[in-house]
Amino acid sequence: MKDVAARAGVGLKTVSRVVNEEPGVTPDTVARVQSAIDALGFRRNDSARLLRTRRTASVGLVLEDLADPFYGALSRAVEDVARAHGALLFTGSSAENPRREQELVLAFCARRVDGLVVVPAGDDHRYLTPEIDAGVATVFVDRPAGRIDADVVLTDNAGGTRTGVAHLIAHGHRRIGFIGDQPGIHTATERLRGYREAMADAGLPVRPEWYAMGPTTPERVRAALATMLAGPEPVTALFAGNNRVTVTAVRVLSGRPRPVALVGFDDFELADLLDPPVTVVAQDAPGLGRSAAQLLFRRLDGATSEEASRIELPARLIPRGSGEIPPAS
Amino acid sequence: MKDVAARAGVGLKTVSRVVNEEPGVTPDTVARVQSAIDALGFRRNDSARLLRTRRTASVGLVLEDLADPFYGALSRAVEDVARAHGALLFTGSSAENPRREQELVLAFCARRVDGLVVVPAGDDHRYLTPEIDAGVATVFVDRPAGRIDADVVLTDNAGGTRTGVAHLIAHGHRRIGFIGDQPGIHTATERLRGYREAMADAGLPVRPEWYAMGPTTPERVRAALATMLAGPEPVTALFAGNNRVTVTAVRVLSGRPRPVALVGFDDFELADLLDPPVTVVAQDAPGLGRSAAQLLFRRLDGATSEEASRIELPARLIPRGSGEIPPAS
DNA sequence: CAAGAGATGGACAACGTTGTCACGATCAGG
DNA sequence: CCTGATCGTGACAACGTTGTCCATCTCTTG
Repeated sequence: MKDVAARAGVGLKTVSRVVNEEPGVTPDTVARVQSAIDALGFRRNDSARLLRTRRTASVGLVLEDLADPFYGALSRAVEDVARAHGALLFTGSSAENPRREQELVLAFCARRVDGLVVVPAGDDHRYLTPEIDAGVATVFVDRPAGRIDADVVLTDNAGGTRTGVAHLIAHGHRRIGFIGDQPGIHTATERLRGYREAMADAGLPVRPEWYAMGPTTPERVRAALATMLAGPEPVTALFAGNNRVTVTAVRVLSGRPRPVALVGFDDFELADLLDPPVTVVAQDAPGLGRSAAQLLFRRLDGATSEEASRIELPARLIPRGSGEIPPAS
Repeated sequence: MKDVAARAGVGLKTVSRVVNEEPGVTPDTVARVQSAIDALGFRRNDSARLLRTRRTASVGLVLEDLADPFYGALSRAVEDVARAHGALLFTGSSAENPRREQELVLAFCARRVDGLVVVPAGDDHRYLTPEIDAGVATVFVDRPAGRIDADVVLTDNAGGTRTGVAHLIAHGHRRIGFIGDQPGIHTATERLRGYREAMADAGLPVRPEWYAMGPTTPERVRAALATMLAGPEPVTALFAGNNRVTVTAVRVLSGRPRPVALVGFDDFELADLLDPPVTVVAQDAPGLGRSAAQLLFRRLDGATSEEASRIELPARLIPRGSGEIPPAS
């Protein structure tokens, strides 16, 4: 910039004015500066600019895994909102590791991002208190923050599951299984709660061998499924607590003579092409990202409603076939 | 930092030394400074730091769409390599729009990223010359840069397609169709070339109604497929030039009485669960990202082999069933 | 005990911008 | 022709770090 000023024979500040399109510069001067800029291939250094203005026009996004389509869609939505506000996006994957989540968040804070969107991996976010106090707007998404009070955007996990299980009940099922993720994960326990509530609402019992929580590896899912199909009162339908469970369940069930109804939480591509097409309770991944980002920018734009808000997005049942199979009596 | 220095009763530079773990500070002083840091919740401002050191420890990634699983996997690989080198990642989606690509790239440059990984949307990247000259390491991935000489990491699109088509020929097919994306897209023309070469290698003719290039919307794919299945010499097999084509083809073909063999370029989740399971030529998305990022950091670490390198990764045939269907004579 | 070496700490400028303010020129009104 | 307002412009400090260089202090050694 100094060079540009020298070449155009003007002061530093005048170049700054031209670059920022501030008013109060003669068209003649603008032209002279502009041509100097072009000649030198000058590009404003935003790092320095933002050091001065104390706004970095960037937000940090921490999620579990960028390669997961669910988070990919969420990221894209956050990015779109950020772009609309002229901000750039830092992304990082925590790989479900609390320490990595914290490292990423603090690295973003050291870069002085204006705001953070975080899919929590850990369950204690008190380390964020000083940052939030220092003015870093923070919104949690998909799962609530741990041990601090903060903005959060969630899917209605319990409600969605209730809907899905009620759908099975409406199709005549009485013995329904549930396979979910590890109890430490908020979404997993919420879905289990929804399952229990739906069963209770219909006055149906839940036998302990009908539900299983734990790492959703194919082997464990397979084992859990075998257990609930084997007993004296085998289930006639299964609610799968997430994508991976659903897919494994499809594989296992397709090899069985007696059909078992299936509803899965979370939609996935080609679910309609499988045999039978898979009924799911779909989350709105872009909606989560969009809401979180919008909330973030509302905060940044000064909406200091001190209250932490909690937004819950509905999950939608998409009947496709597998959930409408009647009980094999 | 000033505050920390004051509170600890030491000089500014000493605090800096402690923060950067530079040697030459008494353990006693370190402790005093450290406790002042903790008390004040101080966090180093990397923007300022990097303004001084002229390295931002960040790289920019521009791709087509973060929500596309292929690019999601690629991003994740780039991120992992970046993390290993202590760098953070800016991401942006061009949405296949050259202007947006340029905006993103220049915004990243204004932030003074150390390097760029770009999946080109446009076909003219001369606008990048000043930046590259200014020292921004740049690697293109998935498609080559337009009108400039730069590092690039590609999939062997032609070779992969040749393999896939040859696979169909080996299973007895003589009349094979090809549906690809718009001719403006580099990968699309390369795949078409591979198709032609494989047919020529086997001494087979290619009739004009057997191949189609254009936007890969379901309607167009459906129409193209109808054409090549209708004529006096209908194809007995199809090579699908990308994911979307493959999926649409599965839908259309599953409704037909006479089986048509199918091989698709690019793998996708659940391909093995469809009926029949889909044979594909799989790209290595993480490999592309990893190679590109490694190349980038090799450049950054001073490996100034002036030559632009061109890395081509193989595509792998994964037989699953649909590609092994014999011709319905 | 003097002098040199090594350890430790701090003052100051610099990185590339922008905000503040003051300066000189121009202009309208009296 | 003077006054005061308005406009265009530039000098300078500041943002929060780090690199350079010098000062001091404490040993060790002859």
